[in-house]
Amino acid sequence: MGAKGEQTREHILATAESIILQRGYSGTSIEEIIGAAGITKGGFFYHFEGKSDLAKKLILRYLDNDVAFFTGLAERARSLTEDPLQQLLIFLKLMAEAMENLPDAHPGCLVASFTYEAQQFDDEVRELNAQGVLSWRYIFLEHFEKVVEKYPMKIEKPLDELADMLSSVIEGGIIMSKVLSDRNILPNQILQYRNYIRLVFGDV
Amino acid sequence: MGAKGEQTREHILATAESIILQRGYSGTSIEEIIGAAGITKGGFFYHFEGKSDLAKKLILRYLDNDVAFFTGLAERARSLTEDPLQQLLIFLKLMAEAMENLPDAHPGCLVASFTYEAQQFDDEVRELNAQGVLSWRYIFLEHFEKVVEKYPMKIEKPLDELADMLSSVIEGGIIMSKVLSDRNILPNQILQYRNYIRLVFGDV
DNA sequence: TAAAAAATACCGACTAGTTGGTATATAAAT
DNA sequence: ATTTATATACCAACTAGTCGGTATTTTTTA
Repeated sequence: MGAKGEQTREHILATAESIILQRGYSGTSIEEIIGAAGITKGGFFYHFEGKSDLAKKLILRYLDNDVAFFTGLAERARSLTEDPLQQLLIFLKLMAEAMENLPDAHPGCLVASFTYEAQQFDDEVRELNAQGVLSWRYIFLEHFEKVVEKYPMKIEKPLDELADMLSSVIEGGIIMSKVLSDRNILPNQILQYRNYIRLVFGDV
Repeated sequence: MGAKGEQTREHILATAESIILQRGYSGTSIEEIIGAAGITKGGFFYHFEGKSDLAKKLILRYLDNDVAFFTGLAERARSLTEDPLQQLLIFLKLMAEAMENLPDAHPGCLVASFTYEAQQFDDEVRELNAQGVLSWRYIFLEHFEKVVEKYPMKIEKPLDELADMLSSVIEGGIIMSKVLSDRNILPNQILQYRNYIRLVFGDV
């Protein structure tokens, strides 16, 4: 497989994701995707076995990018301080800033999109979706486990619930931002979560 | 209009909502809805002008039920104590319990579902969706405004962001619960939010 | 109060257009 | 010259919506 084909495939995936986040998976026809991507049906079916193969490759690509984004922020935070709590707070601040500096309002989360059409997908895609959410939990959990070694919690709370809350706030914040067409809501919600973390670990 | 027709219409709406929350709006055909509801095409088009009319009546019904649910909890909380902070904390506890006592995991939020297919709907439905989210903000904001009169905030934070955070946590918690098929996540997330409120208003 | 009229509630076959997918031809690259 | 990549033409299944007609209830009238 040459570089040309790989480029076309990536272009189709990016185009499809953007449309699907606005119209939903079932509401997006292959015709629409190829029209926007500037290719034809033959081209599409050369690169993808079918629509459900597209779905699978879309979610794989999305989760890869997402994990890369989170781990990138985490590395940056680790480079700035040695204190685990400060690392976590910087991590959250960087995330809020990244969401604030997006060219437009957040386009949406493919995991959430697929979840609200779950029955359209085969078990494999649904499983990938679940794995994605779990990977977020573990990425965030890692931070918390380092923090509690040094800082006692003001009110004892299960760490996985704290970790999941970041996913919740992000998913919910994206929806709020989209519904109200207000790009500030998502970054503000992340900063509210950051404030909660400060209070929980006594960084007042 | 007799009671018979009204009953059929409500039956169609309830059936349609349940299917749409699993398959999405575009992914749900009228054929599927009438099949599950036990009526025919003619019957459907007697009660609804078309699919987009169904969408409009679905979201109106959903928001009505939602506001009724929230105000019901708020009244119950007010009947139990006079203290505004305790009212808010009881309100949140009741909400977590209600989510915990659902027969199954939360079926999903129609506002979120429609948001991730926003371009399928006309301006009217999108506007209704936005109005719904704003009505949540104002319902929750009312509580906070009473609380701050009596309790100083530990860290000064805009009240509307605190109010929106409840919507965020609920929307995000629903998604997390659905993706992981774990009915406990949503109520736990609401209780985490409740904990944040306690810390913000110094109820440690 | 019983027949007549009218409004309400529902049915199922039909249509015009769309959908995902296939078959086959053609161009580019190695 | 063969693999890789893209284009065109087509199909069978499905979709939202229409239409003529029927059963049932409610209202009016004699």
